[in-house]
Amino acid sequence: MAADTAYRLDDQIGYVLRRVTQRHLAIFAAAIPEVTTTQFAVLARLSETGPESQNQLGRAVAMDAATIKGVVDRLTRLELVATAADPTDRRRLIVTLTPLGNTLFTARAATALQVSQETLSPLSDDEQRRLMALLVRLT
Amino acid sequence: MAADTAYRLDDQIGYVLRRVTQRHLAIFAAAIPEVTTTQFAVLARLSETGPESQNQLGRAVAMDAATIKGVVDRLTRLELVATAADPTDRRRLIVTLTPLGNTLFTARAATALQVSQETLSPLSDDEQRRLMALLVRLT
DNA sequence: ACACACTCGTTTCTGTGCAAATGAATCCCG
DNA sequence: CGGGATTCATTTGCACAGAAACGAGTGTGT
Repeated sequence: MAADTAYRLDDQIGYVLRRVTQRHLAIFAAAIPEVTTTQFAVLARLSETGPESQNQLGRAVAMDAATIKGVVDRLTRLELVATAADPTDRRRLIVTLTPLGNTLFTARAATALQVSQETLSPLSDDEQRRLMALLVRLT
Repeated sequence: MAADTAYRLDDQIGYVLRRVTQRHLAIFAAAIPEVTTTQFAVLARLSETGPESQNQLGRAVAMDAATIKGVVDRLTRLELVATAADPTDRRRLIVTLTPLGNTLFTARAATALQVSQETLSPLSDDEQRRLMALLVRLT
């Protein structure tokens, strides 16, 4: 068959995405050992939007109900977030940033930006912008 | 503080990577329900290079020893690969594609290429090439 | 007022993914 | 040839990530 239709693993978008993600996770873990990327995303979102119900929060950070529950549980154990019942809707569990969580996020936000920068550092500023613009369209 | 240094989750490369990966995984799972992306990567590599020791194979698909073991275990259970002791090095476990595994990979390779295409479909051919070229440099 | 649909949170199951520790086997250097 | 350094596979522990099923609560239409 034609060589240009052969399946070459190294050329597949999924495989490349996985490897880039691995590198990014390693950079993040080295710079911010207190929490994972996923946990930090939750802290960031709570900081942006304020308290939210658990499921709402999950949708706001692209995690399904089962995943966000685990993340919130671990953040609760770390005392970075707290949960409380919603008085107006007894199904809802409101998730709030604790003072400790707020302090950690504030203290680490600049480092987190540097992590993003380091991940992108093999590219020029212009290339970084182009990459991000292309990637966002694949969302 | 300067607004251009604010931490916006949606602008972070790690978050965008995660969401693009989610979309890709969903497309793959719908098209090729028999195996996961990770498992398919192992089949592809074995098909490219022939039998390899478990750890060698892991390095060839960017999985650490613990991860490749789990993937090989599940592929073995599915009878898509088989393992055998290396006669020349008793530490080694040689992993081989079974006839069933080879048949599955051959039958699904074209579909897998379509999955990559569909993931990239929001972009023009030219943009797709540029994105891949940029991403590979972040590996 | 009542039934039905929907949402919310939870649990279980399967499958990655990495760190660290372990024991067995092999390699290499002096 | 002997012993320390490496490599190999395994195990354990933790952290996502989605699918499916569930009970409890809420909302809607008639």
